[in-house]
Amino acid sequence: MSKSNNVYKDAYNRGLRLLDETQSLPSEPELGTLLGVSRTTVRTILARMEETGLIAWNKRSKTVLRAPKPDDFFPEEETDTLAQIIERSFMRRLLAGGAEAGMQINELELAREIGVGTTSVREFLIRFSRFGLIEKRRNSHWVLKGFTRAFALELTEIREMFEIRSAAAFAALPQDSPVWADLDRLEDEHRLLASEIATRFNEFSELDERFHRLIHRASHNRFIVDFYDVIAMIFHYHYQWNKAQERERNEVAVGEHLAYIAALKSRDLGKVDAACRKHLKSARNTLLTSIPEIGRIAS
Amino acid sequence: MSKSNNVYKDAYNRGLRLLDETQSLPSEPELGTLLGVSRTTVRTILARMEETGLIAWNKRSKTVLRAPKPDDFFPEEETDTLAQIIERSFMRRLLAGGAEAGMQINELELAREIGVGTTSVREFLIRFSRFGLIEKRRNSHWVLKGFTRAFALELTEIREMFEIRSAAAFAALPQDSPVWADLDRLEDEHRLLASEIATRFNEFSELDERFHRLIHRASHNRFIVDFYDVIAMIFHYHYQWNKAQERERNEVAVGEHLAYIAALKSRDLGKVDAACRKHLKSARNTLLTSIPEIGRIAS
DNA sequence: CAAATGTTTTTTCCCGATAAAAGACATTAT
DNA sequence: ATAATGTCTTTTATCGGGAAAAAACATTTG
Repeated sequence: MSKSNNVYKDAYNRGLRLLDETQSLPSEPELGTLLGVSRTTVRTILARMEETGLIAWNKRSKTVLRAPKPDDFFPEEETDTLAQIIERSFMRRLLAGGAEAGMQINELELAREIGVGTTSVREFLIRFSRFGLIEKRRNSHWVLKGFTRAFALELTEIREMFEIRSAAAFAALPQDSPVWADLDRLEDEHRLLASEIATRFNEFSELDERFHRLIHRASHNRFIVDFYDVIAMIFHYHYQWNKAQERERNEVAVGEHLAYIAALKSRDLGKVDAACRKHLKSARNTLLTSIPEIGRIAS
Repeated sequence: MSKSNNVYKDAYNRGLRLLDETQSLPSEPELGTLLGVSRTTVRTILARMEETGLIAWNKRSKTVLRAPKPDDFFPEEETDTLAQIIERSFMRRLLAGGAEAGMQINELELAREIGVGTTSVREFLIRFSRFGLIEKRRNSHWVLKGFTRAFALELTEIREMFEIRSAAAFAALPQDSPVWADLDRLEDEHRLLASEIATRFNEFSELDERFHRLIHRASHNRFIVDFYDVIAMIFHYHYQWNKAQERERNEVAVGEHLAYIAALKSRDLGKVDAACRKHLKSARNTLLTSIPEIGRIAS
């Protein structure tokens, strides 16, 4: 079997959406950049589009013959990367209870259960190890360190150090830096979301990530920027399993973001620091309350 | 070929050193913990020791017959992990000039050149990526980011944040914490090294790492502790290729460490902060001067 | 009967092979 | 002559297999 053609399938699906917009497709290299794949894959896509009667393809002319129907698309689950499949599977097991700290992780068993080769599982675990949730015993198994309160505290400690520093760097950026325009755009999106929070509260998570990444990027430090991957990953799954008071939480967070944005725009370092800390504190609390731990002291 | 028996060979060599000390070896499980390998490997080792007439082995009795000779040992290069071999090879290419930023890294070529399978190279690159020196293009090659001045500055920025915080946490540790004894021991080793610096200056690097790791551990934050791996790795190779004024540099550093240790023992946060910053500043300068970059402004 | 040894099973580590995807080179069209 | 298409080559992603090492189970020994 060796390799699934999910890159092709995913690009094909995205390619189908282009058909709605034009009567004829652009050149192969252009399509390649548009879809983020090589020409080889573009040609495979075009070949199938021709086969299913979506386009007439002759050299440079790629005329759209009909609009795509729902069943022209490949099923979503066939467009996932193996890495995504393994990650989801792994996180489900991790969060579906019974995943106590100290538990050992078995590559072979995981691979069999997910139905993939051991190599992919190994690679996943190596990549995943940087999240600080698992640890390798040399020549032996991995050990689960557990999604504990300690983990959340260690994670947020770093996050706070990094973000406070990034926010300060952000505020110190010159007026002509393009980030200010990005910030304006994000502010608009926040206002829009705030006004429709009742129905769109679940879109906050994605906006949240974009906002914080913008700030972290101002640090111009790859380690800080990269660390946001850890945060994003944890919060991503956190949002998935802890839906309690999601609307209220997000509403509060949007408000905090707007205050934070205003502080940044004021370029007053004191205000920035205060707004940033306030938001990070409530983000930390949200995360902490989602981790039930025996004998935990209320904060 | 599939898997080399370097674990066995390395443990065997270490096992040989035990023969000098006693007339009879302990039980198999005990040897296992001692050498950090499983009983299976212990038994393979014992079998060979018996074969080469080093011991007489009968069930529980493992009598030493003779002292090991130099050629009883396996050659050093056969005791390395594949990961170590790849790392060394990779770093050599990286530092042996001609490794400019933006250059692309070819898994297959690397594997062929080192004489290993692609899987091992892939796994190495994934693990190595956390050092911030390479980056993956999805479904494509890795890109070298280069050991640049910017890299060194980003690295040291984080190091300074983390270590200053760790040092403060260290100083705040209760008197009965075992770390104070560890610190005393390290202090003695520093004094000893200082007195024999003329001949033993090259032993500093190892002492340096132990000292800083002890401090970082006081943070009780896995991300801080783990980050020291990045620093250690960079400094390790840095020491290998930049021998200019090594003795002087190390002599200065030992002095700074002693002042730093004294500050920690005083438990005066102001002093700790000052000593820590002073040392980190000179460590940064040492690193920076080793990175020749065109158009660089003298600091 | 607890701890060691003896034996068997399972897992990790690593390679080679293969399809998907990318990339390079050759040819053609505007 | 530039940019596209057509074709061929190389590289990446992934699997299955096999030896090394670990771990589990069974038996013996003090």
